[in-house]
Amino acid sequence: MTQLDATDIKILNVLQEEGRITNKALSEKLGLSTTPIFERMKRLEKDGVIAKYVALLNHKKIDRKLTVFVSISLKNHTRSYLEKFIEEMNQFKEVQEVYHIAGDFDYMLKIVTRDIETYQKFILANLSVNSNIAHVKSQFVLSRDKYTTAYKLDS
Amino acid sequence: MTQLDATDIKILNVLQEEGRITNKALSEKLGLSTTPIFERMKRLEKDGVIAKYVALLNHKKIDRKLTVFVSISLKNHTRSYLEKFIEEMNQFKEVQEVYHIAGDFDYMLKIVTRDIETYQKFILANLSVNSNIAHVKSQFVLSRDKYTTAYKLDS
DNA sequence: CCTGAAACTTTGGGTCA
DNA sequence: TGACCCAAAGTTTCAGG
Repeated sequence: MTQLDATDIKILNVLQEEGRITNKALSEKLGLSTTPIFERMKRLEKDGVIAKYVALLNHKKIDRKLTVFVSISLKNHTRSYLEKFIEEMNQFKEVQEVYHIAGDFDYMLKIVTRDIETYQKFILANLSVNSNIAHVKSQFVLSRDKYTTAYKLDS
Repeated sequence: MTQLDATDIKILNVLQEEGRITNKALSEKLGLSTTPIFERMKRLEKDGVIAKYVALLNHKKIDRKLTVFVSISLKNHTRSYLEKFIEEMNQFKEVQEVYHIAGDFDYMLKIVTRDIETYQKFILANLSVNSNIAHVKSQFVLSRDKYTTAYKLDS
């Protein structure tokens, strides 16, 4: 693992909140010239510490009003079946996140759709036909009260 | 709600995957000149369709190896108690997401920490002392098999 | 959509400890 | 040697026409 120094950490904390900040503005914020910031950013990208830059959209303004957490238990847990399940989930754009979890269920999915009808159609067309799924439990989101993608790092 | 046309949707789909793409590169990708792309991006930002731009980090490279989904039920559900709970959760940097959910539990939290010891300390210091929490159920993440922040939009 | 001045990015060379 | 600063060359931005 790359060792991160205090300046790296400051850069990462800023970029996690302002992903399109200019090198110049970031440099001024940290009291350095553009060169070291530029080189550090490139290094952090190259080393994979920064995985990617993205725009986060307001889901309400693009007609994606429903989020559901779906817990799933599988019948067959052999490796190839797990891999097959994951591969399948990766193809569905409605499934934004997939976690293998310890406990009663095997997987937890985060599914986002336009509304409840679209959600039901999606489940019927894509999960209900999967013969390896034993159990499905849907937890509907009433409101999202906190959301951040940032890991606040301290030096 | 702002009405989005096919070009807006293409712009949003690209920016959700390449948040730092230059206006010029984006314009070339969509076969338009920089001016209309520039104006549309500014409009989408101003209207709040684009909420923000962020850098996503590789959690394994910054020593955040444990993710836990925590389901919580509260004792008192009056509005002011719910608001107090949310306000409290918003102060914890380890709590990245908070969802009010329908069903057995009231809230689901996504908590990210360095490791299991740090997690336990966090729970003991911050949740166990909350006298309004009735029940806590932790679901530990073994692996994250899909993760995207993008809503793939179709025209 | 085109244009160009202003702003930003990127690189090479040089300084300091 | 490593981390930084400066300045010039190369790109991009963004307002006017």
